[in-house]
Amino acid sequence: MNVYADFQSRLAAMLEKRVAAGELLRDLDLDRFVVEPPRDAAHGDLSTNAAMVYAREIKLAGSTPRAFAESLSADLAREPDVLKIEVAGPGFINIVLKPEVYQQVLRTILVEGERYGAGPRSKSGPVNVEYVSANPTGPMHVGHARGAVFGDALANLLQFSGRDAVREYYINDAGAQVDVLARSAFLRYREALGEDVGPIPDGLYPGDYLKAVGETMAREFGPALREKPEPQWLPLARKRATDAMMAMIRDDLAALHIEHEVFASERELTGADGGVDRVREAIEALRAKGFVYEGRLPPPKGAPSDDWEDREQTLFRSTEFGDDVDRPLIKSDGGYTYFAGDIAYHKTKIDRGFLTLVDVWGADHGGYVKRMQAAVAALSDNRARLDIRLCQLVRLMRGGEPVKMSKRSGDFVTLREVVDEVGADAVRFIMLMRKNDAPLDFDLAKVIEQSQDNPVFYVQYAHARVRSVLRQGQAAFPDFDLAPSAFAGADLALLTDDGERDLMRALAQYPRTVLQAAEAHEPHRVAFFAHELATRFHAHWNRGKDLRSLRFVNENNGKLSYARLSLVTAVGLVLASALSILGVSAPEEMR
RNA sequence: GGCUCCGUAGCUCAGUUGGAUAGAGCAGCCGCCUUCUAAGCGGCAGGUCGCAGGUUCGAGUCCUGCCGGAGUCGCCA
Repeated sequence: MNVYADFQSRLAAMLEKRVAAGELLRDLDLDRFVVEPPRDAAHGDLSTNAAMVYAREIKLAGSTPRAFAESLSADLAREPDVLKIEVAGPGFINIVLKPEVYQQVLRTILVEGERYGAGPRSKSGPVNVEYVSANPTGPMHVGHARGAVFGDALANLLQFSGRDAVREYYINDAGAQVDVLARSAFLRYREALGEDVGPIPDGLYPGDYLKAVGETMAREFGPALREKPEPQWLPLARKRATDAMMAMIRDDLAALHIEHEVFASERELTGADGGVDRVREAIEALRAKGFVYEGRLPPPKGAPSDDWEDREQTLFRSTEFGDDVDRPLIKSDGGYTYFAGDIAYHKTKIDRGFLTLVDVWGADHGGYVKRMQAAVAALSDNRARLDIRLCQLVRLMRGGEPVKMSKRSGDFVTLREVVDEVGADAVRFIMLMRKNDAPLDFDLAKVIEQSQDNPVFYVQYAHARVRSVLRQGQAAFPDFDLAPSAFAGADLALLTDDGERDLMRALAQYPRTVLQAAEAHEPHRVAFFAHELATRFHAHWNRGKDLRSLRFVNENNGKLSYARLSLVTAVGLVLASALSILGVSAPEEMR
């Protein structure tokens, strides 16, 4: 039940009738107006700009927005659930609803439970959400966490809003750096065989996490590989090292409650190990459409680069789709560029039937957005839409001081360390409280603080407080059935206090918030909603300190207590629902 | 130099896809605990929404140009 969407369609019907009656132009775009909660509660429960957005059409029909608003209000006033209506300013229509509407909202929440606000199954088809996609060359560090949490919450949000969402991870296991990884693992293999390898040379990965790979290889091969030439052991070491790294990364992600359904290997797409060369197929598909050619690029402008070599190469005509220059697909050594592999990967998404694609990248990849969108447009003949969400950097702090992250390898802070220290809930919620394209300070000291400075705690506490109140209510009235569905018999008309109304208004906005957050691909809106609802709940709870009569549980008034406990239950259900979209737990108590 | 993102209270950030008098939290000041967990709540004060134009009934939001910051700029991923 979405009050705003409900009135939106009723108004649309009224406008259509006027069009049919010849009062307005024929092809009126009925999506242009909105019905929204006014910023100022004094303006009522609903507000619409319908009379103003069609000002031009209204003028043509010989009226004014204000007069048109008056006339629309007359129609709206006849709606059974409208209590009061008035035209304000240049033509806003403000609607005050009968209390029964909010009582109905409450009943809906109690019946639907955590499904309240969830969208009906969408007809827009499945969404593909690709996120994390970190190189399999070591453990995840905190920088990866933001995109990981963002992508995961976005997928949750899309699913809640009715889309099918598939979570994918693209494994960058084809480039030179995985060869470096393999050599690093081979060194650890020799070490595991008892050889003194000394300090790890520059250019190899020094992390201890490769020791286990070396030991596994020593057990598997014994000394057999040691004297072989590199071309013989490299593929073996690469396979074992990348497999081990992916297992480690999946473990790190699991600690954040993140699980992908599809892992796509770049190396597999290139056909390097004998499979079909999907990259070549993708390039040929683009060539067939006329978007691939052999040509030369102008040298980069600005800072002159020493190693610029003018040469003819295979180029994708991304400028056709708004990119600045065309982009190379084949490197000078004959291998595919990263971009070429990514094109092939995105082609598999399109081939699998996805027309809505979301990629979550670090902000340092911002320069690749246009070419990737160009490739998706070219591959799908403009049918697929690729939204790329860039996540800004995370600055790790402790008590206001930046945590030093030396470039010296092995000295970075791993994701696992942070999760072990502050917990998955804190990491997830903080990362989601900020818009993804704004930088974020993550303070290790603050996020475990139990105070209102810490939004994780604040929101979880609101939920715990709900549960506590319900326990108190049960203690005071042992006969009460506090199962959500049992509240059908509660007399909700008893909920007349401003604070209670305020809470119900907030609850009524949840479906709208979720819908908008899903459409905008902005899970942080759900986090802000949860925080806002928590604020209202804490505020109302506190009024019960001054005025005993406002407390949820009144020992000498069972009917009233029961009605209020139904409201408390609804608040708890919606908080739990929002938290579950964010992937954060809703605790029973905070101790 | 090109492109992308950002610029809102002293600080950290929201801002309902163009709506009404721009909102929270922190920090500051003033109040509220014989408690449904004060791990909280209320109040006061705080603003040329970077600057200048433009679009229209209406701009923090859209367009153009500047200023300032971050990222990025063929063969890294």
